[in-house]
Amino acid sequence: MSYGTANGHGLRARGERPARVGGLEPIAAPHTRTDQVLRALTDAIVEGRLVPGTLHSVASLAEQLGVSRTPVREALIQLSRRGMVGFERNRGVRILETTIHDLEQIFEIRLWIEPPATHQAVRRMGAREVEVVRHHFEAMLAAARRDRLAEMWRHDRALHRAIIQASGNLRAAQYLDGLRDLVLMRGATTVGRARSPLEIVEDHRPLVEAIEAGDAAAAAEEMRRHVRTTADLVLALERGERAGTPGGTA
Amino acid sequence: MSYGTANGHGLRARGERPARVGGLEPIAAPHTRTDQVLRALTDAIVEGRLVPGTLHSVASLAEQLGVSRTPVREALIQLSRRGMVGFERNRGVRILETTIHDLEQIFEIRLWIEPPATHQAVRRMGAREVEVVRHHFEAMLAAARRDRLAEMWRHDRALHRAIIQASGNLRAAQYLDGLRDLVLMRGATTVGRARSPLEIVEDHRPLVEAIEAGDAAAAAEEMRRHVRTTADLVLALERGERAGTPGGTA
DNA sequence: ACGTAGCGTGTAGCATGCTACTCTGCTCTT
DNA sequence: AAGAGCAGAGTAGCATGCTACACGCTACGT
Repeated sequence: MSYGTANGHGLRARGERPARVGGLEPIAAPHTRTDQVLRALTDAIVEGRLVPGTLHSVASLAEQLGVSRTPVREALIQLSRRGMVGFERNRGVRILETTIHDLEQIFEIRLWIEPPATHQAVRRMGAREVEVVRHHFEAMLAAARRDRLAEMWRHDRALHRAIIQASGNLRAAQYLDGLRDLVLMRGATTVGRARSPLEIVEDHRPLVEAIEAGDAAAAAEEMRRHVRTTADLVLALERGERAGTPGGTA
Repeated sequence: MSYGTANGHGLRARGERPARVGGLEPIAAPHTRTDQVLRALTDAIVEGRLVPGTLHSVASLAEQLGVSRTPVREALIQLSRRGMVGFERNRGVRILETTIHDLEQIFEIRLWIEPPATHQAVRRMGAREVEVVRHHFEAMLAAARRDRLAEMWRHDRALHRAIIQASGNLRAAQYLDGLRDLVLMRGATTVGRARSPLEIVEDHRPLVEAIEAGDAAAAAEEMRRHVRTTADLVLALERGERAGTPGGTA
């Protein structure tokens, strides 16, 4: 049992070259096991399959994922950096709960970054980028109509990411992506129940239209309004729902 | 400096983990090997002892630090996330050079966040926080006069951090800290030579005075001006100096 | 002389061994 | 009966073993 013991669980073997012959593809994504585990764990946490507050061991997570402890630990370290999990020495890894205080800070940062980033993005966007934004908006709409919440959130994230990415600041886009994960981690399900999905989608419409019109100032303002609306909604909901929680710290 | 584990941010477990009995601190810093290595490597890179563009092996770094490969690799993964190093499969770990493009993005983000954060900070500041800002300003001045560059930069960072922290958004403060590392990694020495240290310090004066006056709007504007000035200075310098260097990001 | 195939060296990535520590629950003492 | 001591299980953290791959160098073929 040297190497292939736990390999049959869908994770790709180590150095697979896609070997494109005629084309000019440099190399496919060098997806390491750590990357795959990071993705799997992030999804599991965001989707609530790993419940906040619960304690797990690296070994058990590794077994469930069908890999050894090392890549799991390496992925968990990154999640720990992002504040999604916390190591407890000799005890395990705890899935952390995003506190109200965290949500406030996160939305504050989004309010600071996203409007000016949107302003710049609109000025730089070509027809192709605008088309991508519209596509995700329509996809959100379709998903909401069919009550496919997860799909809706996926396109929501993609839409926001497309806008920020168009600003040319990839670093900001990546950071905001992480922040959105933290919000979804706590807010996705509750928000989906409090407001109709269609209302959520429609809140994006003025933003998308301003972008299509090429009106940078208006788009920035609509982004500001949209983020603020979302923040108010999520925060009001969370504050109301967790009334009896020991929240003396926050 | 950049922080170590997940202990710094406001995320907290759901159950009453802190378990405070008397008035005693829960426990001192866990101080893992990985944290120490992270700190050592960060310092080495920022101070230029690990030269950008050079290739190293995890094993050699581990040997120099006197620890095994594991904590070194785990620390490097975090640095990789921050864009300071890059893994090259079966080749080694490359110390990445902060490209001009990176600097542009970083300063752009600082321009987006720091002015509004300053605005909010001024409104929340008490006499004590204002005093801290003034203290770091005076310390910067004294250090500049004695040509103690490293000390000056330390207080520069502390000053900025104190302001942002006063906004109440610790998460933003932490993120900006990381961004400043990346700038220092490339710009510290060059800037110190191009402009007189005193000029650098004096550029903070209107900001500090606006803060002391409690004028949030003016402080925000001065912060914006200051960051922009710094950005222009660093970028102009770097663009001029490194004309034919092979940039090596990603 | 020039291109190329093949080997050797060194590496990241992954798996696994090992240790000190924490927590739980039981037993023994008072 | 109640509390203290103790042992057993389980864990993160760290160290180390192992494998497939990338790259440089050499030697061979043309």
